[in-house]
Amino acid sequence: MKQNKKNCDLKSCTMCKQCQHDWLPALDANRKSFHFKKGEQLFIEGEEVKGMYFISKGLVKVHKRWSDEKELILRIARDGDIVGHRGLGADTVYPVSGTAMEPTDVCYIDLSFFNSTLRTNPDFQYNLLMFFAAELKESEKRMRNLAHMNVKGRIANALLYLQNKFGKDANGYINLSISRQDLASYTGTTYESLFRIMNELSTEKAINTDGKKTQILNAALLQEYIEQS
Amino acid sequence: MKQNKKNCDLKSCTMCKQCQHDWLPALDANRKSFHFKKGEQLFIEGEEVKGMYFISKGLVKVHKRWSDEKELILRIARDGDIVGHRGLGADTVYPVSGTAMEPTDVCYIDLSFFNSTLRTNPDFQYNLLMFFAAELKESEKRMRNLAHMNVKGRIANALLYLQNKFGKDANGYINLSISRQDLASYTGTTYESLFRIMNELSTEKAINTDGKKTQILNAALLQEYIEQS
DNA sequence: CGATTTATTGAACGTAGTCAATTCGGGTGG
DNA sequence: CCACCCGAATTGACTACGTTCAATAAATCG
Repeated sequence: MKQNKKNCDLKSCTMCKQCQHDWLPALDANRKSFHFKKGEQLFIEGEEVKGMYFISKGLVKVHKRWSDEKELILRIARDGDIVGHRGLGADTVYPVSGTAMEPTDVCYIDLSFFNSTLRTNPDFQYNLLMFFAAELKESEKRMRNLAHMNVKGRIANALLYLQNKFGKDANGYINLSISRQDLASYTGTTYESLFRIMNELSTEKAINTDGKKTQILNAALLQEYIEQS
Repeated sequence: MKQNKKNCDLKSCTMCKQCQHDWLPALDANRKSFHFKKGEQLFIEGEEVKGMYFISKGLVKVHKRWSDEKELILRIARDGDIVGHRGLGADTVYPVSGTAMEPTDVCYIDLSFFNSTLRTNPDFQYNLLMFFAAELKESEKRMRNLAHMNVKGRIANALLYLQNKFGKDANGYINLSISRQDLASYTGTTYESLFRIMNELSTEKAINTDGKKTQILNAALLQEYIEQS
């Protein structure tokens, strides 16, 4: 990671821009601007909590380890999202890691200043509270799905969720470039299982202009998989 | 459920008692006192959010349905805990249900008043925020465990967690009376699987003074199961 | 062009879920 | 007090899903 001169814009943060703007200058004075290359880690599970990150531009996966080779991706954050907030609370170590999936620019706010800013801006605190409430709901829904849906259903579900969250590009593809390995980690399954099921799900394939093959998902099958699970 | 005359005590709420006490009278004026019998539901998944519950005395499971016969227990709340807070946020329906596992007395606060009290007491809002942060951490840890641990490990884990949370009584038993069905739902497995594994885990059995049999868990095995998974 | 990683497929294995049968224990009513 | 009944406990057998391992093919990179 490297600190750069480029000014990140806190107003692009979904949570900040709904707040009274008279506090932003103070926040602005305390921010640092960082750039992370693809694959670099913003914060690491088990390390001391240092601060919060507001993503100006990029993509960050938040993941949690299990044993040496397994992990679960908890969330995929992008422009305007906040990450590192799981470091809040009594515990002073990050319970999760954050890794850039693309080159990513962030605003960084020191934890102690972040904490004090909560007190001075109840609006922001309220927004953050609502954000946590939404995250908790989502987390518990996924937890139930992990417990009771089969892999087909979880994959179908994840694809629809990601399509809904990231939208579609001009070609109708999901506006998110993610490796199969990451998609497997996101749905809580193995690379091989994901591979096989993705094949079942794509009844047709397209050849892109660059010569690469793209799988085209069958919407009806997606629905079917969810219902069967 | 029935509203009773008995005064519930908001100061017994873990979150309230850390706050400035000058707002408590206002909160106090807006509370209602309810009693729920074992098995009665405080709130139901899918229903309109009405308010928050502070448990004065009792035990409440928070659970989420999957299909008609399956559910996942997300949390077991007791004296001093708050439930119904998952109703906060943009969505106006409860994403989960709350059911009394024992006769339970609660303080009930109307949602609209609860929301306004957040604004007037930043301390309380801050405590609630930290509470949500802790819940989210816990939820995500369990999510990862559901994804990667096997059933043995999850059960062993859950038993240790519950022992840690509810403590042990004079006989060394976990201070929580929970049905096997509920324990299965809590660990995300079936009644039968839980049964078999609990048998494996208890290398000896005790006959209580009342003639009932009690399973005595083998601590070493618990540890082993967690490590193997 | 060789080397090394990533994709693809097959086969086997084990875990845990499902179904069904039986037993047990504790009421309840005759 | 006994016969009956019901739900919970207990156990066995079977099955299926998904992981794991291994082998091959394809692609990427220096």
